[in-house]
Amino acid sequence: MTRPVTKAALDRSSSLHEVFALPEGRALEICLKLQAAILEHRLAPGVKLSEDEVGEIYGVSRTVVRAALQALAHSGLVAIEKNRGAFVAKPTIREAHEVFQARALIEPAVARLAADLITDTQLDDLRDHLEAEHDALHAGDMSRALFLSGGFHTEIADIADHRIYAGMVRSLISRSSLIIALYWKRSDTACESHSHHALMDAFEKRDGAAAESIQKSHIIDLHSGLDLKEKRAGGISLSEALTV
Amino acid sequence: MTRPVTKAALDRSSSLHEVFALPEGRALEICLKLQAAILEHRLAPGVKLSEDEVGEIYGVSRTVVRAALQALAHSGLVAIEKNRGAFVAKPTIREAHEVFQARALIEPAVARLAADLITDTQLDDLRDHLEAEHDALHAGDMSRALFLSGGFHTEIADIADHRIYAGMVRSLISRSSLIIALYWKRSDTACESHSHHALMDAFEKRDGAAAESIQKSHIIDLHSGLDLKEKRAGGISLSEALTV
DNA sequence: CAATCTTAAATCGTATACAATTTTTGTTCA
DNA sequence: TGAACAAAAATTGTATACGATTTAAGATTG
Repeated sequence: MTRPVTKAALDRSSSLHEVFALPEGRALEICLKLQAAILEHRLAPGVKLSEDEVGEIYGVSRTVVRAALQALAHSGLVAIEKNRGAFVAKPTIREAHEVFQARALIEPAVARLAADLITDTQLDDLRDHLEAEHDALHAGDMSRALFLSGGFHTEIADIADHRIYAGMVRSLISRSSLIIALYWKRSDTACESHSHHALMDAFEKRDGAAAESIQKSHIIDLHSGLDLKEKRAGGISLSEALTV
Repeated sequence: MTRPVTKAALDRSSSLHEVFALPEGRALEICLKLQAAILEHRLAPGVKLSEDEVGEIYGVSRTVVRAALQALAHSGLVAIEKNRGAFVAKPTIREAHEVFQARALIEPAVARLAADLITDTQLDDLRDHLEAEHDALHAGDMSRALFLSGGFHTEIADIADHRIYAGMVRSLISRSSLIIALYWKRSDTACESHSHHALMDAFEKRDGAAAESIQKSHIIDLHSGLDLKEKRAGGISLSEALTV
C-alpha cells in the first residue's frame, strides 16, 4: 500500500512555502517590480498600467501581467476597472482616513508582540534599517526615505511573527505610501525619525507596553500630518483631466 | 478644448464602483459560487479544485477559472501550489490562533463603530438574520447555521461602513469557517446564539462600549471552543491519506 | 464653429493551443 | 514482495489569437 514518496512531495512538506497567496514564479517577479516602482513613487497614483506595455517591458505575455496586476489590485496598490484596464491606485480621502484608523488599531498591537519576541540580531537589523533611513533623509532622497520608513513598519510586523497581522500591515503600509504621495502636508519628516528611534528604545528594553503606546502615538501623528480637507479633490480631478 | 464626455466616463464618475478589487464579470460569479460552496462546508478543506473540472462545471475557460481561484487564494479560502493546482485551504493550528487573535482585536472595534452608526432598518435586518440563524439551528442544519453565524459578523462590519475593516473581517470570517470545520470541539452552539442576542441588545441601545465588550468576549469564547492541541495533526493526515 | 454621428485604432476579456512539470502507471530487478 | 527506474497520462504555466468594448479621430450638419 505504501508508495514511494515523490521528490516534490518531500520538498513540499519540508519547505515553508507559507508566502501567503502570492502569485508564483514569473508573475511574482513582475508583481514585486511594479510594487517597488509604486512604493518608491516612480509610478504616480492614477498612471495607467497597460497590459501590453507592461508585458513588453518585462518580456512576458499579457497572461502573466494580468496575474500580477490582479495580485496588486488585491493588495490595494492597483485599481482595475472593467474594460478599461489597471491604474496605480489613487486612494480617496475617505480611504486615507480608514487606512490610518486601521493602522492605529493594528500596529500598536503588533509592536507589543514584536517587543516581546525580538532577538538581538533583529535589533541589529532594525538599527541598520534606521540608519539607512537617516542617511536617505540627509541625502535629500525623500522617496527612498519614505520607502524605508514604510519598511521599518513591515519589518516590525515580521518580527511579531504573526502572518495575519503581517499581511494586513503590509497592505496598509502599501496604501499609506500612495496616500502620503497624494496628501502629505508637512514639509518636515524628522518627526518620523524621532518616533522610530523611540520605538527602538522600547524594543531594546523589551518593553511591550511602551512600544504599543509609542506606535499608537506615532501613527496618529502621521495621520494628522495629512491634508485631508476635501478641497484637494477638485484640484486633483483637474490635473487628472490634463494628464489622463 | 472641451471634448464631449464619453457615456462610459459619465457612468464611472457617478457609480460607486468601490467593490474593492474583486474580479469582474464572469470570474466574480464563479468566485462567489466557490466561496459559497466552501463556506457552507460542501467543499471540505484540502479538496482539489482542478481548473479543467471547475471550468467544465461552470461552462467557462480555464482562464477565468484561474482568475477566480487566484482571488479566492488572496482571501485565504484557497491555497495554490505551484505546478500542483488549487486546493480548498486547510488552515494550520497556528493560523487558527492568529485568525482569532486578529478577530479579537478588530471586530470589537468594528462593533463599536457599528453601534454608533446603525439605522433602524439595519437593526431590522440584523434581527431577521438572527432569526434565520435560530431557525437553522433548530432545524438541525448545522452548516447553514454556521454560515449564517459568519454572515452576522460580516453584516456588522458592513454597518460600520468602513471598507478596510469590512474587507479584513470578511477575510477573517471566511478563514474562521474553515477553521471551525477542522477544529470545532464543542457540540453546543447555543452560546453563539446567546452572544449574538446580547450584541443585538447593545445595538438597539446604540451602546458602543457594550457592543465592543460583548464582541470581544464572544470571539474569545469562540476561540476557546476550538480544539487546537496539535494532536489532531496526525489524525488529520491519516484521514487525508484515505480521502485524498 | 460647436455638437453629433460615424468610422478606425487601441485595449481589454476570453478561448484555445502548446510547452513544462508533475503524477501516475507499468516494468524490471534484487 | 518491494524498491527503483522508465514511459505515459494528466495538469498546470504561458503564449497567442480572436471577439467585444472602449477610446480617439474624422466627417457631417445645424
